[in-house]
Amino acid sequence: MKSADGPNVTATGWALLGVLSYQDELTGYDMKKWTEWTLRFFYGSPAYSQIYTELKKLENIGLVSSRVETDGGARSKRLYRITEAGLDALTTWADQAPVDAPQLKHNPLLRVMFGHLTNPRRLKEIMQEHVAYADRMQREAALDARWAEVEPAWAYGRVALKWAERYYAAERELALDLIKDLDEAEESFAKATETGHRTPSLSRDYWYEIERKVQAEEGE
Amino acid sequence: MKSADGPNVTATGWALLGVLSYQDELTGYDMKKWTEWTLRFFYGSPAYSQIYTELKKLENIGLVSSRVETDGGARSKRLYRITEAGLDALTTWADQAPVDAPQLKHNPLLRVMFGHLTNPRRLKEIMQEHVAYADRMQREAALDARWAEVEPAWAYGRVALKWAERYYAAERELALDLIKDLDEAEESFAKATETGHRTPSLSRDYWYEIERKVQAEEGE
DNA sequence: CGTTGCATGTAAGGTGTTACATGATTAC
DNA sequence: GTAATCATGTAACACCTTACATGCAACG
Repeated sequence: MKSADGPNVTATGWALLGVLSYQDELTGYDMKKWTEWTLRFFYGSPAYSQIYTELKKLENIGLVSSRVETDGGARSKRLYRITEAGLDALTTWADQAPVDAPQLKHNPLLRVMFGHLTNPRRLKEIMQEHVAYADRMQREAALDARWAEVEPAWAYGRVALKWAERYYAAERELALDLIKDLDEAEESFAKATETGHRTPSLSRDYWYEIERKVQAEEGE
Repeated sequence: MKSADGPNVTATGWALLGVLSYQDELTGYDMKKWTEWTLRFFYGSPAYSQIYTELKKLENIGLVSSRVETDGGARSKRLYRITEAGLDALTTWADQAPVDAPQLKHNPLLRVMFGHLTNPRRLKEIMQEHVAYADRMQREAALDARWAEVEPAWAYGRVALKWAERYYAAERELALDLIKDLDEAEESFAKATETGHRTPSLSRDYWYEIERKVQAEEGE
């Protein structure tokens, strides 16, 4: 089973192998830096502790090898290198692994979803904070995309970083559009509650009825 | 400490409380359905098992209460209701919880990042698949946004779903732009490797040097 | 009368985080 | 000399998922 499915490696594991595929010896510390310059924009940057654990696991299954360098002085570090088996597995993964759907956990949007529990001013504040975040990320991605241009062999990294740059620009615009929609929502919600129109039952039956209606319309 | 920080509730916990804040009795099963109609687009939908576990936890700390209904026949279900303490905690959260940055795990982009390990055709295939995914999500979010219009009190949910609709539209465009960039990247990368230009060292020193350069330029 | 939907839960495991602990080296 | 960076690791735990187990009800 193992050779057919490929070894059991996590996404983070593949990412680390990917870094090492640029053929060099690197410490866990270096790889953390690398993820902070690149992956962080679209995949997050794993904690040091996870990187070290992951590297050990990869070494156990033979996808990487390591040696300890005692750098003249007393400070020692462990340098990792991808093995042939590692490069094989990685190439197979890059080519054949199924495309997993992106996973998103968007806290600001969660707050909007439950906007009826706070006041519109606060909600806009939350979204403004998100706009600032998107701004910052866009600038940082742009900066990193620029240094990726220095080296032709980093072409794919540059493409990913340019995507990130645009992604955060879009995130910003989306947030601004949402802020505009908020006024309307407030009005609609206020009217709904003030006119004695009870907060609607979220009961199963009620939902299903609406769903049926919408799908019937859809069917036309 | 507890009353100052608010009870220890996970994001999923708050989401469930949020659902119940619409004041009704709901089963865990119902709440799962609800998350699939809404949260799934920007926060994912938790597994049944997690919902049931979470509800038990919420009941233990007194934020929800439950009763078992033996529906005439033998089939029994547990109906949950938010308590006053729950509504208090939830309102405080909605108002005062810090805005967490969105978390993204974008598998297709990870694949692009390591595009040098596969061929450009396959990479485009992967991105096309992602375009199809974004299309599907957009359509589904649009549909759900429409049924949210039926009920004025769902105004905030509608805003969130409209955001999702636009988000997946943007995701699609971003992917198409990326596919265009891929040709250029391929060329650049091919040239870099074929002209004997060795895959660059990713060594610490090399990176840092470039970073310094870029930041120096930036400083101007 | 069989499939789909309703409804709940346990067990096990994986993935990841934070906090803690340690100590050398480099830059200002 | 002191702050930041380099460098590695352990322990604890939070969160979440899959797989499994169960059984009634409704629809065709």
